[in-house]
Amino acid sequence: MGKLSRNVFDVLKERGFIAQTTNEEKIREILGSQKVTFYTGFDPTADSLHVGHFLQLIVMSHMQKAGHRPIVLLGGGTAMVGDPSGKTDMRKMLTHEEITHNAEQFKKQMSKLIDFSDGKAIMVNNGDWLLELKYIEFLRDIGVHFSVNRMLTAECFKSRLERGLSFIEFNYMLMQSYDYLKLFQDYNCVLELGGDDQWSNILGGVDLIRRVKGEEVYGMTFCLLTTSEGKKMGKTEKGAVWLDPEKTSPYEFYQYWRNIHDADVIKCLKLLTFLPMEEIEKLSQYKDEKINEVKEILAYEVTKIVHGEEEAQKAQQAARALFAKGGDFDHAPSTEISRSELGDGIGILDLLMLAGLIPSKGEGRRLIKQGGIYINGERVDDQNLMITSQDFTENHLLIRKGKKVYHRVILSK
RNA sequence: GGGAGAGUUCCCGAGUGGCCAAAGGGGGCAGACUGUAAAUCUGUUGCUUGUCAGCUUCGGUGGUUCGAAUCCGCCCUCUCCCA
Repeated sequence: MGKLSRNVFDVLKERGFIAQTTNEEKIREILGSQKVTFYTGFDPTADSLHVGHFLQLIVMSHMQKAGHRPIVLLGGGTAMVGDPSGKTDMRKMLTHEEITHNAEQFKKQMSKLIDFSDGKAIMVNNGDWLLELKYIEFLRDIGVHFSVNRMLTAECFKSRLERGLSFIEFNYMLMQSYDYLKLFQDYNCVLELGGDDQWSNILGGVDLIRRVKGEEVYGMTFCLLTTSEGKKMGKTEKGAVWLDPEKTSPYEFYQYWRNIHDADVIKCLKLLTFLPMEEIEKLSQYKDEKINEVKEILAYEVTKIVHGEEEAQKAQQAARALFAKGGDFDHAPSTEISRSELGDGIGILDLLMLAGLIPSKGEGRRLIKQGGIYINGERVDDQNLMITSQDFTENHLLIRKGKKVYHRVILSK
């Protein structure tokens, strides 16, 4: 375990995590002098965590290693409402069942980064207290402390005031603030962490506790993961990059980081890996073509944290095999096809569909017309091409789509 | 509660009875150039189909019409003004 002597605040700052703090000096002081219980909330609005959550988990991990106690707050209650912060559109409402299922998935993924054994970290669900709230009581006890005028001036509501904000979402801040109060009372939690879009909500909680309890607690936000172009990171054409291997395979996950823009590599190393700063410094000297080596390190490290060392190695070998020489193909994405399915042969378009490389045959025709499909390294120029067992070498066949998408087809008995 | 508007393909946004699978931009995909980068240029971007063509789409639903994204009724959602 880490020692309190090493101040995790400095580490976070050095690595570029911190966006805003309620009281920088004080936070630094307590993090260096005592065991602090802190919390971060996660609303289970999808059935897997994604890269944005991952950054928060890394922070929690840094904190835990430094000897502090994390509380993971699952937003089983707040997810019923929907956080308007940073969103331009109204949230879709989730059912109770969906939320419970999602929360289960979250738990599994989080335990990879946070040690929940022996009470070293706690997981709670705000549904446990929010769902049973009495409306009038809540208004009288909590609602009185909030000024609508002030809330309306909060940055996080600005865009929503133009586009529309329903009353239910407007209440989100009160609920999150109440969570903090509750955790302060029950666990002596004195620090709330979150993405920078949570700043207003965190302030709400800090203010509430001061008013109700007369005590000072703290809040700190972290920069959102964005690309050098200011776009949210962790999005692909297919949607978010998920931590669930069923939704984003370790190979795809690895490739996402392997293909990151030059300008973002060092930032990602600092934020998403635990590599020591000295080493990152060294890597930041790499320029031009050499920067590819840094990208490999980034992809490997991040994949290792999320999917484990073994999967990271497989992903790396697969990528190397496909893009360079060496490594083995065994771990590249693949589809199996049986001899009976293959029969006397299968049309190239059907094969592409089977492998999930195209969403429709029209798309496949277009790709072939434009020269974007290769079978075993040969460009395909006939959309009626039949693939037969002759095309398989040792029951394997390699399809390439565009420059980077590789897929193996394995012929089984 | 009263009044005025709006809902278009992944997103923004044009389209006000046939020439609309629907302009333009963004994004995506592919090609060229590269370093599995960026920028740039080119092509492409509903489904089925070798071509012709056919099919499904413009908030929902029911009409009018030879023919509707476009007109009419009802419903849903959102925005604005008044209370």
